[in-house]
Amino acid sequence: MQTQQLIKGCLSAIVLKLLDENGQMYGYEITQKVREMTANEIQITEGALYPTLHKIEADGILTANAKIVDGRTRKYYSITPNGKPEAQSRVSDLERFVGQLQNIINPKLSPQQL
Amino acid sequence: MQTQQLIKGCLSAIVLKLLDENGQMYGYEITQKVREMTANEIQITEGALYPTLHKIEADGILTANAKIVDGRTRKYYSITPNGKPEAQSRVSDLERFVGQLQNIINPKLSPQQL
DNA sequence: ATTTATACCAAATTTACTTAGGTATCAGAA
DNA sequence: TTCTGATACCTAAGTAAATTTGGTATAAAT
Repeated sequence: MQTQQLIKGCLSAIVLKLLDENGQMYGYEITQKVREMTANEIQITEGALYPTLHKIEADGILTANAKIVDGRTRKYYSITPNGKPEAQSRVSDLERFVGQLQNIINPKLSPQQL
Repeated sequence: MQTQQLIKGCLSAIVLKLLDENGQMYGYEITQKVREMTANEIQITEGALYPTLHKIEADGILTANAKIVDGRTRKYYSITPNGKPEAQSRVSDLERFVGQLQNIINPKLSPQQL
C-alpha cells in the first residue's frame, strides 16, 4: 500500500472527524476504525497517531481520560467544548479539500465540452 | 486558506494526474490549472512545485523540453514511456486514497443502520 | 511457551512542504 | 517612462508531520 504517504497533512483532521462523529475514542480504536472504514487501505501507524493526539490535546482541542478495561489502559479522547469550533473548522477544511481533489481527479466538463 | 497543509503527500500525484490527462504542461500552467479546477482553493506554490517536478524528472518519470514563447522560457514536462506505468500507478493510488477519504468523511451506513 | 492482538509511548530520521528570497520578460497603467 | 502585475523559471533555509524503530505491558489463543 503506497497510499500511505498520501495521508501526510490529513491525519489530524481525520482524527477530529472521527471524534466529532463518535464522541470519544481511544488511540488504538482510531487506528482500527480507519482500517475498517477504508477496507484496509488507509493504515494509521501508532508512531504517527499518538504524537498527533498529544499535539491536538496540547492545543486544547482534545482532552484525554484514561480508563482500565480488561486489565489494559485505554486513553479516551474527546473534543473539548472550547475546541469544538476549531475542530469543526479543521474537519470542514478536510471536507472541502477532498471535494477539490475530486474535482482534479474527476474534472467536471466545461459547458463547451458538453 | 489553511487547506494548504492538507496537500502534503498528494502534490506529485496531482502533477502526474494532470500530465497524464493533458500530455504536456509547463510549471506555471500547472499552478494555474489547479487553481482553476479547485475554485482557487488549492494553490500549488512554486516553491513546492519546481522541486517536485525536478524530483519526478530525476526519477525518470518525466522529461522536460524547454521552449521560448513570447520571449519567455517555458519548460514543458511530459511523462516518459518508461515512466508511464509508475505514473499511472501513482495516480491510481491517489484516486483510491481520495475514495477512501470519502468513506471516512461520508461513511456508508452499515446494513443494520439502514 | 510463544505468538497475536490489544494498548500505550518516545526518539531519531526523513520527507515534503512553507517561507522567503532571486532572476527575467512582457503588457498595461500612471 | 517607470512602475506594477502577470508570466515564468529557480534555490536555500526552516519547519511540520510523517516514518522507522524501538520500548513497555496485558490478555487471549495456539
